[in-house]
Amino acid sequence: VNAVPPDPRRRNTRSYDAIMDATIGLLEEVGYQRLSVEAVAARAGVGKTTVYRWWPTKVRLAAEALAVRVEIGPVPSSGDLRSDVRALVEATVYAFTKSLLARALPDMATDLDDDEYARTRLVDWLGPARSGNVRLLFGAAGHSPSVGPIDAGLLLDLICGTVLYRHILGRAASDTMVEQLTALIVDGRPPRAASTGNRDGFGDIADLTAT
Amino acid sequence: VNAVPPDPRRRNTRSYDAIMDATIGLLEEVGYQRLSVEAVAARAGVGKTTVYRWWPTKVRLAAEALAVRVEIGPVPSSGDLRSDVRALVEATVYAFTKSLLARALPDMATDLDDDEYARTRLVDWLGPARSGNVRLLFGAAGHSPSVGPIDAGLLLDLICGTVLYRHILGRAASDTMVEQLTALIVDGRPPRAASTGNRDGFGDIADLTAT
Amino acid sequence: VNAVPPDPRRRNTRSYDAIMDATIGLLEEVGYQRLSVEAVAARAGVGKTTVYRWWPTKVRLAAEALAVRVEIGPVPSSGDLRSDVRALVEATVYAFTKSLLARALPDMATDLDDDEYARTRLVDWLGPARSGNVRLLFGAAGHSPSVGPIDAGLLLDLICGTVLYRHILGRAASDTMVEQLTALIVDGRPPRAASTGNRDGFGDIADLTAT
Amino acid sequence: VNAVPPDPRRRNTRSYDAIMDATIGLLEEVGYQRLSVEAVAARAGVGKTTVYRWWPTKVRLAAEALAVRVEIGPVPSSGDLRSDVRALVEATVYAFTKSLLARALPDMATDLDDDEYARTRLVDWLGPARSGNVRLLFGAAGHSPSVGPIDAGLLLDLICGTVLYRHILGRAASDTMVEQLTALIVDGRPPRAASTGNRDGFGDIADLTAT
DNA sequence: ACTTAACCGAGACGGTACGTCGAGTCTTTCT
DNA sequence: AGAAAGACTCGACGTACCGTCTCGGTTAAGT
Repeated sequence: VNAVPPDPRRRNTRSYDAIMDATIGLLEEVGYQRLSVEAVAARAGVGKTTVYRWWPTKVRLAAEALAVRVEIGPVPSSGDLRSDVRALVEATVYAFTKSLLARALPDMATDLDDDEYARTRLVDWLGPARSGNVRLLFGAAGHSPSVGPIDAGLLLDLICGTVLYRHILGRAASDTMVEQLTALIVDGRPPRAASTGNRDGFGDIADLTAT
Repeated sequence: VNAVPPDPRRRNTRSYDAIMDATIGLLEEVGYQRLSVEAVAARAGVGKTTVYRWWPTKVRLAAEALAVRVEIGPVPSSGDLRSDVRALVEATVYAFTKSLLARALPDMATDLDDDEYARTRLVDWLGPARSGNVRLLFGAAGHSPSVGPIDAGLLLDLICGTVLYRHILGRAASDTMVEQLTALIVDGRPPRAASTGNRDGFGDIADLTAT
Repeated sequence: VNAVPPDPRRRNTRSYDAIMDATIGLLEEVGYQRLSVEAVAARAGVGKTTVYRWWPTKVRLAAEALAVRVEIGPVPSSGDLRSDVRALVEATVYAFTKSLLARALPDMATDLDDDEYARTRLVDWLGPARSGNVRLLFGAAGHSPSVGPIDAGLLLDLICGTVLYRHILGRAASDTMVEQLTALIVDGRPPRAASTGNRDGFGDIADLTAT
Repeated sequence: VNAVPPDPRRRNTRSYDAIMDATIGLLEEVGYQRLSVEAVAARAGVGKTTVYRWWPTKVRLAAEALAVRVEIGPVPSSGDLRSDVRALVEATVYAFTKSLLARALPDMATDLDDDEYARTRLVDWLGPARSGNVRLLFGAAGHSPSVGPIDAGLLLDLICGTVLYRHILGRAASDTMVEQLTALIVDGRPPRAASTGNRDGFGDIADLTAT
C-alpha cells in the first residue's frame, strides 16, 4: 500500500514485460491460488520490491497480466442467429472451463471482493468482447416475438454464470446444455429434459420423478 | 493424506462439535480464504492434529461445517407459480450474495477442483433443497407453452449461476433482475432492458447503442 | 509418575521382551536422541501405555535395555600387567567409540542428570566389569614404585573419561594414545609427544612451539 | 540445509546479537536439551526463519553462542608448577560441572557427532585456552624425570575427560580427586586410595576388597 | 472354577516444537 | 538515483512425538 504511487514514466519496460510474462506463465502452470509474488519476481529476474512497487496486491498483478497478455474478443457474427448464439455459448464454455481465465477467475473472487480497482481492471478488459457479444445477443433477441429492447447484458451474464457455476460444482458442460441455452435465448423456449437420466440428477428430469 | 483413515466410531463428539462451531464462526468472521486450520484448532480448544486427523484439507473442513451447521431448504410452495419462482430467485440472491455460503463458495472453488470428495459433500448437502426447487421449477415450466418435461435442473443452475457470476464481478442484484429472471422462466420471455442506463453497461441497453 | 506402581507379577513377559528388543534395535539404528517411545511401542507391537506403565521416562527404558541386553565384562587377566592394561585401554576405546553404549551414553547424560534411579541402574550394570577392571589396575599399580594402595577406580575413570572426551570432540583414538595411557598407568610416565604433528594440535607438541 | 549459504555481510547486527543473547539465556535457564529454536526466536524478537537462515541446526546455534558469549581462558601461571596444575584441575572441575559449558556439552554430544562444522567451531573456541593450558602442562612435565617433550595435549584431555566422565555418572568431584590428578601429572605418581570407603566403590579401594 | 481386577493392544486426545513457505516491508549493494 | 537482491518479521503450514486418556478384550490371582 504505497502512499505515494511511483511515477509511471520512469517504469522500466523490460522489467514490466518480464513480470507480465512471468505472471502469465505461472498462472498457466500453477493457477492463481498457488501463484506467489516471490516466484513471479524470481522468474522475471526482478526484485520483489519492484513487483510490489507497481502492484500492491497479488490480485492486481494477475488482473493486469490477464488484461495485457490474454486476447479475448467477441465471437464473429455469421449472420445466422442460431449459429451465432450457439458459437457464443460454446466460446463461453471454453472460456470458463478451459482457458486461463477459467482457472484464474474463481480463485480471484475473494481477492476481487476486497479490491475495487482490480475488479474494474478486469471488467474493463472484458468490456470490448462483452460489448460485441451483447450486440450479438441483442440481434438475436430482436428476432424473438418480444417487443422493445432486451437486456442483452443479463443474457450474457446468464450464459457465463450458468457455465461457471456448473464448472465449480464439477459438472462438465455437454452439447445438450449448449443446445438448451441456445434455444432458451433464441426461441425463449425452456430447456427440454434429456431423455436419459444421469446418476446425480443434474440436468435431468429423472430426479424429479425419482424423489 | 492418511493412508488408513481413522475409525469414525472413536471420534470424540465434543471435539467434533467444537471444531464445526469454530469453523463456522471463523468462516463468518474472516471468510474461507483467511480461514486457518491453526485458528480453528485454537478456537475449538483442540490440537491441530485432531483437525488434520479427520479433515486432511481445509476445503473438506469447510464443506462439512457448512453441510452440518447451515440449514438450507427449498422455498415453500404457495401455489402461485410466479410468486414461487420469484421467491426462489430472491432466495438464491440471498444465498449467493449475503449468506455464509455466498462468501465461502467462490473462495473454495479452486480447492474444490482438487478435491472430488469435498465437492461431493457439498453437492450432497445442497441436494435436498435442490430437489425441492427443481420440482417447483418443473411445475412452473409445466405451465409454459412448451410441450414435454423440461430440464428444471438447468434452470436452477441458471439462476444460481447468474446471481453468483454478477456477485463475483461486483454487480449487486436488483429487483429488476429478479423480475427479469422470473419472467424468463415463467413466461419464456427474454429480459427487457431497463429504461435507464448505468455507467458500465451491465444490465442496460445503453451500452449497445453507445459503443 | 505413577502414584500406584503396577504389579510386577502380572507383567506380560512377551511384551517385556519385545520392548527390550525394540529399544536395543532402535538404539542401534537411530541412537538415543532420536529414539521415540512411539517407535519402540510400534516396533514391539505394543501399546504406548504398556511402555509408559513400566518405564515412565525414556532414559529408564534405555538404561534397562542396555543393562539386560548388552553384555559387558572385565577384560581377562593374562598375568602380564602391561598387556592387561593395554587390553583394558583398548577395550575402553571400543566401548566408548564403537559400541552401543558409546553412542548412547553421551546422549543420555542430561536425562541421567534428572533421574537418579536410571543412573543407579546403569552404574549397577557397569559394576561387575568395573570391579574386575579395578582389581586389574590395582595389581598393575601395585608394581609401580608408589607405596600403599592406589585409587584404581580413579585410574579406570581416567581411562574412560579420556577416551570419551576425545570421542565427543571428534578425536579418533590412536594406537599412540593407547600406548601413552598404558605407560602412564603402568610406569607413571607422562605421555611422550609424537614425533609428527597433526593439523589441529591435539596430541602433539607441535602446537606448543607453533603458537 | 541451505544449498547457498547467505551472505554474512548482509546480516542484521541487531538480530544477531539478540539471537546470541537469547540462546545463552535459554541455555542457562533450561539447558541445551530443552532449548528450542522457537523459544530462541520468540525471546530474541526475531522470526524463526532468521534463525534457521544462519544456523541450520540447534547445535550450531548453541556452539556459536557459547563461543561468542562465554569467556574462557587459560589459568594464569604463577610460576609454581604444583599450584598451577592444581589451579588448572580446579578450573576444569568448574568448567565441566558448574559452568554453562558443563550443562550444555554432554547434551550436545550426539548432535556434534553429526555436525563436523559445529564441532570445529567449538574446538576452535576452546583452542586459545587449550594452547595456554597445554603450555602450562608442558612446563610442568618438563620438570618430571622423563626425557624429551611430553604430549601435554593428552594430559589436558585426560583431566577434562576424567572430570566430565565422573560428572556424567553423577560422581561429584572432590578435593581428593583434585590432589590425585595434580600428583599424577606433576609427580607421575598414581593416585593413592583414600582412607575411607564410600558406598558405591567409586574412587575407593574399598570395593576391591569388598567385591 | 470363577470372578474380577489389572494388564493388554490400539489409538484418539490436547499439546509443543519442528523445519518450510510465502507475504509484505525494509535495507544494503551495485550500476 | 533507482533497481536488483535479498534479509527481515510474521504467521500458517503439515508432521512427529509427547504423555494422558479412554476403550474393549484378554489374562492371571485369589477366592
